[in-house]
Amino acid sequence: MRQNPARRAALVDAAIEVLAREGARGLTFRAVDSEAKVPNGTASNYFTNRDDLLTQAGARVYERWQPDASAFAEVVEGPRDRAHLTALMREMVGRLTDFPAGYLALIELRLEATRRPELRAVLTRRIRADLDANIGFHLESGMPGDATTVVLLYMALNWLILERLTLPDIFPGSQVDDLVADAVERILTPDAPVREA
Amino acid sequence: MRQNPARRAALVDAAIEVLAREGARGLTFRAVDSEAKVPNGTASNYFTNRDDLLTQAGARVYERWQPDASAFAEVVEGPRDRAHLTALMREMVGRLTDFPAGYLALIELRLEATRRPELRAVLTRRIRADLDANIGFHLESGMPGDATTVVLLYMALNWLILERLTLPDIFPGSQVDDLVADAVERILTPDAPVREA
DNA sequence: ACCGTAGTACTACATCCAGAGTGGTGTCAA
DNA sequence: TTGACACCACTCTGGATGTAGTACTACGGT
Repeated sequence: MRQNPARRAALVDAAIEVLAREGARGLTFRAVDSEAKVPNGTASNYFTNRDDLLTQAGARVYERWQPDASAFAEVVEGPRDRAHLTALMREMVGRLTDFPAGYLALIELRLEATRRPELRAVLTRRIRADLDANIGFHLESGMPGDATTVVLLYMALNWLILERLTLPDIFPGSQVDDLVADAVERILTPDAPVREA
Repeated sequence: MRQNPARRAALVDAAIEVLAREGARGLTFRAVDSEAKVPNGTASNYFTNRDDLLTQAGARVYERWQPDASAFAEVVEGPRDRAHLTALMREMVGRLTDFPAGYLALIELRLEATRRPELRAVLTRRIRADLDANIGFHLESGMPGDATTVVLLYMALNWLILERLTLPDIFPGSQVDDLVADAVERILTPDAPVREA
């Protein structure tokens, strides 16, 4: 088992690309080798089996999605109103969409999880934790909306991203910002402070 | 090219199962043969190539999702209020979820569409038409809500189904009906919403 | 400065398996 | 009898795996 961390990271990133491009079934050691531009047989030396590679790839996608400092500051410092929430959601949709290979790889992993209980357990824990963190942070920060708001936004916007990445012509790109605004506006309605008489 | 329609249909249905279970990459003629319990080489005689099989499988899923007569009558005859819309949406979510192989196969096809422009075109047309039909029918029938309502419900509920089918422990099954009700309640704004900039 | 060692990069091989396509034969019904 | 189909068998091909073996590099000890 080789240890070189730079090479290992390169292989994991390559695995994400392969997952997105070739599908879960196409994720072979050889394909990862080619993608990472290292000689055949290298990935075999770094990962004990496919499951190992799959779970590490999934974890890496989340790492690479961490908001950077400026985006994080915007959340903490911005006002607690609907318009700002819309802006945040747009930022999030943009951030996820801007790493399409990562998003598609995660969808592939979901489908693969259908067949591999262990992977399913790992993914479930990861995604549930992420969702709970979002809910917790949302409530704590005093943003408008309750836990249900966060869950419904999670559902709607995730599908929006999936739609954009797989069948981009269903919703034209120009419509995305409006859809996010609509989603926030409506899903927030019961708690919304606004509506003047 | 063999013509026997019963056999052809059996092969297409088998292809859906294979797609869901093994993924797009696992959809081989041989795998379809095994799934349909016919001798090796049979699928080769019925489909010219994989694309042929893929597109036919996609079309077949939609056929099998057509609401039956009783469900359709319920839509036409029921009242035009929020509670009834909730019931309809629950019925729809249940109907799609009850054919998990079909749903997962469509997701596989979406991912495969990423790689095959022709398949992408076919799927886009099909799904866009379906969505437009839903919108048209919704408006025509006098249901509460506008086109945006339909689109947002489409997004949120689709993700809900995907979540249930791939990582069922994220949302417990007992919560699904509540989530649908929440989605309808919030997305269906009672009054005309005020769009923010 | 020299050498030995450890870790890694790279190559090459032996093996294995699954899929494709197709030719040929058997079967049934019009 | 003929034609369409079911079934079986065979070959060819490609890709994947894992590992043995060699080469390279860095580093520590003397």
